[in-house]
Amino acid sequence: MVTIADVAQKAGVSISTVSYVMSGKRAISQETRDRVEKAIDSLGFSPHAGARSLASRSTNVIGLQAPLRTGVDVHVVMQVVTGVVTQARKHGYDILLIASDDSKALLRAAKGSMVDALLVMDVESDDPRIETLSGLDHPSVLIGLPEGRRAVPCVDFDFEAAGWLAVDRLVALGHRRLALIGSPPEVMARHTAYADRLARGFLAACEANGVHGTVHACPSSAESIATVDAVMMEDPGITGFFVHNEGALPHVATTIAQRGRQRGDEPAILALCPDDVARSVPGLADSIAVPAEAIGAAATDMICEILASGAKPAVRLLPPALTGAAPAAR
Amino acid sequence: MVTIADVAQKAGVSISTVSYVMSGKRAISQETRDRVEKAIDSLGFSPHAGARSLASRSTNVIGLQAPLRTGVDVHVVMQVVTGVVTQARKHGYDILLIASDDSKALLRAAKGSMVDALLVMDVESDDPRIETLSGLDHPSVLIGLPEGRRAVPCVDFDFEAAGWLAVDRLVALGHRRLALIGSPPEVMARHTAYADRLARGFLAACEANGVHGTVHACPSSAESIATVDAVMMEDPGITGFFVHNEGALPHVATTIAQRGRQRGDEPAILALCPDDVARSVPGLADSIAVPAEAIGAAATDMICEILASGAKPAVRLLPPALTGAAPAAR
DNA sequence: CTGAAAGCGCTAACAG
DNA sequence: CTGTTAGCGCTTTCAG
Repeated sequence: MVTIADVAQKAGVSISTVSYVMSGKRAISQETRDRVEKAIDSLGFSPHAGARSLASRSTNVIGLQAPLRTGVDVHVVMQVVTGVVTQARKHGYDILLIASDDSKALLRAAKGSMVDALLVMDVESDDPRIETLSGLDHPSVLIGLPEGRRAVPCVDFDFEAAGWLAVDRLVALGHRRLALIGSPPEVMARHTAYADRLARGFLAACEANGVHGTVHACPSSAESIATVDAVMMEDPGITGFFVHNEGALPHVATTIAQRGRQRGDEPAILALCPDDVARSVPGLADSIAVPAEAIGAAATDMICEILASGAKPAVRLLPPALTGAAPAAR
Repeated sequence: MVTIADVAQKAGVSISTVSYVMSGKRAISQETRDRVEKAIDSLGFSPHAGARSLASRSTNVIGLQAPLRTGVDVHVVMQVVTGVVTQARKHGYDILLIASDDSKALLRAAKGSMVDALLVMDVESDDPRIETLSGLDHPSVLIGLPEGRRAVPCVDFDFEAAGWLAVDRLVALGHRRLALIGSPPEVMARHTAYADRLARGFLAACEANGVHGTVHACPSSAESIATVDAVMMEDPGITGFFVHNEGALPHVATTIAQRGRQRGDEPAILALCPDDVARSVPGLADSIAVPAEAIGAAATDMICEILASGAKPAVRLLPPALTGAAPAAR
């Protein structure tokens, strides 16, 4: 292994000079800088991360607790993670993946000085990890927006506003009875924050618009078909559908279109999902995009800012927007 | 921050004793062990990862290079990653996520002593990273099976055998003209190792069985419908379909069934995908499971074994098996 | 503008 | 069975 001492020797300078060349924390004459840099890459030197973190008391690693179980919207999770990792590298940070979804795993990473900060996904409305996080001296950011006291900064998509936007859109298209086909029952039951907020926005907007609206949990498998059938049977007047369930989307879209054809009306389907997912479903007129990668990037920016400048905790919600989905083939 | 010295003082022992209590690397009397352990958790001590890695020259971290872009089979990637992370924790390792898919990112992690070993996913048949890896003094395992010299140990699903199994099954069901509806064109073009091997096994098995077989790239979006239509138009005699494309699966299954109904025969669809994905598609009779999580776990076991005992590089392929998919709802 | 040297917190000889 | 101590490779005062 090549160490900073090797570099110093080769460049004919002291160890500290090499260190300062790398960190830029003090002025170095162009001449020595050149010599040191040449030595560094002729030797292929890269500083030992552990030694660095021991001496500097910072790791340049961010811990990311991501829900890797299937059942959640896989594409969304992937894209958020991608956003996080990509943006983190831009800020000079690496990502330690934390898979178990409990407080203990967070504590382990923080107290073992494995990370400088924590990013936590898949937050529930009343999440026990929030207390853990606020007791830590590592900064953290939630990807999600829980209820209650804002002890920890949050970044998320504005699901509540998305509910409003969807209703406004469906109403503008002339629909007066709407249904939100939402997350799987497990997700609803856990009161995952986004599901709660979406439903709240949707229902409030229905009321404000004076239209009828109902919210339905929906399995993300093929069983979703039965759910939609049941909804359409029970209230045949429903013609406006707002679907927030990635796994069910293709089945649901097909079913709704088919049933609509059978009874001779033209139901509208508005989906809430990443753009590329929407594009892959045939027959979707338009959708509201979940900017998953942007969410990950924004959360990362926030935590890096806190790390860099001790910025104040805050809440940041990315606004929803309608997207005309490209016409699916055929 | 609480250090090992604090623990030693509180327990009335030397710091090396504390260290040895934690590592178990030398005999400790029950009495002192108890005292030390009590001190450790009354103080809430956890050793500083960086200090540890500096002194011990090992990080207890494994770098995982995963393809986070969408387009690959998202569920499969997720499950492999889950398998890796979960199994790694069992062996006492954490996972550093490496998102950029080049050699440079691998070098950075290895040469910066951020990881003890590397796990690399999404391997191409002739992958430049292999040379990088074999030049490193960190051990590594590929999740995937490239062609050629086996310079680096590999773990993968036996896609070639899966090709054979699928053909045998479809032939046993009485089909004589088969089509493999495979990965998206980009994946095929890149010669992603698994796509190549699956096609090879499929075609060889067709020949051995004396049946007709063709291989088709297929977009994973709704455009897949057009692909299937084209295949069925061109050769109306094809009744056996083997589908290896998670994104396209629901559309393809629907289309094939529908076209079959139109022309009055009963095409068979055999899917190659994770079990839960198969179960979520209505009308799939049976499938071959891609044991994604097991692959991740197996790769992790292998790298940990190499790390622990300097075991020899090897190739390990998980065998395919038919699964009767649970009857989808409705 | 540059060097010398004191740690950072831990592991692993070495010495009893 | 336990303690002492010399580093591990780097950052950062302190001193020129």
